[in-house]
Amino acid sequence: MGSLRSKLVLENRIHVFRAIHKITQQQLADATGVTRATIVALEKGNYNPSLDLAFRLALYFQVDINELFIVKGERDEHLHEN
Amino acid sequence: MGSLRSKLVLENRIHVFRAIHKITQQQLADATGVTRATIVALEKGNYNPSLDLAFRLALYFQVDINELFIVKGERDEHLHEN
DNA sequence: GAGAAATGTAAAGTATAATTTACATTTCTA
DNA sequence: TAGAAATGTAAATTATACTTTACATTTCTC
Repeated sequence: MGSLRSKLVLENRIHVFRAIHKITQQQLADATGVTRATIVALEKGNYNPSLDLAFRLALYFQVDINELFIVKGERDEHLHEN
Repeated sequence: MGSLRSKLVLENRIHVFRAIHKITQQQLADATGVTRATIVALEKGNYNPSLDLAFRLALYFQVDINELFIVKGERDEHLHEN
């Protein structure tokens, strides 16, 4: 444990900021150049966007990327700790 | 222009921090759970890692993700500005 | 409460990040 | 300067982010 070799648990506050900005999923999708399905998947969590998209979302909301995406910890694999 | 709909131009300082830490590509790859080919590609630039990997690299070097990856601007597409 | 707008879900397809392998070139060290 | 370690490149494969489409459900607004 404590290694950075496996995926992190990432949380995001896209839903929160979208509520603050009072825009729809579709509007956010259009503004950041993705489809609504991508926004839905992101808000549902547990998925790992490209760095590029993460920055575009942060730029859109005019927040630091660390405010939008938060590292919650490592996903402990428990098993097969090679 | 000025839209966030297309990919950003991202620069990274992985090579710099790897030099500071005096580790090899292979060691960085092992520490962050990717292959050396991925590190090579990243250092060569022009490629867009997952947010997860970007955070793992930043955590490894103990720097903010914004110190490791810098948004240089938008990739102006010029053509077909739909 | 009816219609519309917004959101949730899901499956199949496309684009590309990341892997694997192999070998060639450069840089370190004895 | 010979051998080893580190780096560069490239091609084929695998994993997964992201798209596209379609439809179902929920939440607004008249």
